[in-house]
Amino acid sequence: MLADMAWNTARTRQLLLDAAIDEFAEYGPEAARLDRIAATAGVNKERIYQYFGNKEQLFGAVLSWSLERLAEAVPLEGPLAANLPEYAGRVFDYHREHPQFIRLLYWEGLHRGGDPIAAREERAEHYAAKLAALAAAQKEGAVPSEFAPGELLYAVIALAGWWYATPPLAQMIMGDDVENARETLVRVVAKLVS
Amino acid sequence: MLADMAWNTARTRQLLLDAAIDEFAEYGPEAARLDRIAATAGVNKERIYQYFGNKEQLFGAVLSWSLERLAEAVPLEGPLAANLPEYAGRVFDYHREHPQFIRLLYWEGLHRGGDPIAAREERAEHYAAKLAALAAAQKEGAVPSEFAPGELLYAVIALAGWWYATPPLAQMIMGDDVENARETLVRVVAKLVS
DNA sequence: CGCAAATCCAACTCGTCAGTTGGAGTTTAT
DNA sequence: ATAAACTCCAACTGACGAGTTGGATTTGCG
Repeated sequence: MLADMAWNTARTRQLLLDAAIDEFAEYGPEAARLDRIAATAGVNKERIYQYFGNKEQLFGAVLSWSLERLAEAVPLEGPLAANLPEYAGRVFDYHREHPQFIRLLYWEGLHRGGDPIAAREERAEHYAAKLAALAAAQKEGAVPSEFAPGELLYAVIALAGWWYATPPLAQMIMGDDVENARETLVRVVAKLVS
Repeated sequence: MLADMAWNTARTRQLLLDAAIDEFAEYGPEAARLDRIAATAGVNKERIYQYFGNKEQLFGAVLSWSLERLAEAVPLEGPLAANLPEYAGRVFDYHREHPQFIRLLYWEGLHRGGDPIAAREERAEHYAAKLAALAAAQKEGAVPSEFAPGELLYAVIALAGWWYATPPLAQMIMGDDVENARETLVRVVAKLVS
């Protein structure tokens, strides 16, 4: 034990949240086990209920925290919006480095029920900002106006995430070369804004 | 009761399978309830174990049956391959009419564990056939060769399915107009093969 | 100090659900 | 027509996991 030097409730809370992110991303809201989360965090299960309420609320906290992170992870502002293919590539890279977040996004999409949407406001803001940046880039002529900003963003997100959503099928079609998948993604988006 | 005229085990089996498809598509492999499946089918729960073994095997049967259906649902042969945008639209329509199947596909993708892939062989064949059809269309010059067949199919499947995978996010970006989503999909794919 | 408030945790409760069982009804074959 | 084999189902069992509790330990404050 050796003196954990005073209580550190914020740290304990964060340990639980981090463990919960991995657990929920891996197993989904139903198969996630609170005992396992507590064990991973090195904390007693009962702490979860003190800090987060119950399993569903913990999942809600995980979603809010993670999906907001995901939305703000790869910026798309000002000059960056002019290079949409590279943006798509960076989104893909982010998923590769942090596969938890895209998986949580899909879990949320599949798991209809309970809360309507987690962190609706914040996420809506992030996406609205991206859409605005794209619209501005189009106004400047840096990006063609053939597709509306929402249509472009939709395509980029769908294409960048799919590889991690259904790995078996994706690899059945594309092979298992991740680098190649990334390059393809960039080329496809480049075609859309050509 | 009125004479169910002899046993009809095939029918009972099919009732269970149909109910299981809906249940698993809706709730996923973990939250699906065998009691509910049996009740929906109007059959005793014990039948599931006679016909399918256990929950995991039932899920496997549901996946094999459904995903093979999904793969063969929208044909892409011969002359059809020349019109890839319309193919994408038909895939989208299929998902709209039978949302169970795309959801099962995503459940399978997220639920790593247990069996590697359900109905690997059959599905691989279906996709190989689609890829071959695309390659042929390219050889004839009906489809440009800028992207490899696998790259095109990847893009189409990802774009057509995403709307149903994460409805909240998709609608956050695109609005909730399904017809518009379909049109956009067709236009995007058209751009890819232009 | 010393006392109240907050933090921690081992062990418990309790509902739910996958999987089982025993027996009753149904069919087919001889 | 009767026995063997198959189909059905209500009720049971046992495990697992979400949520709780009671008490031990720590901290902060007068």
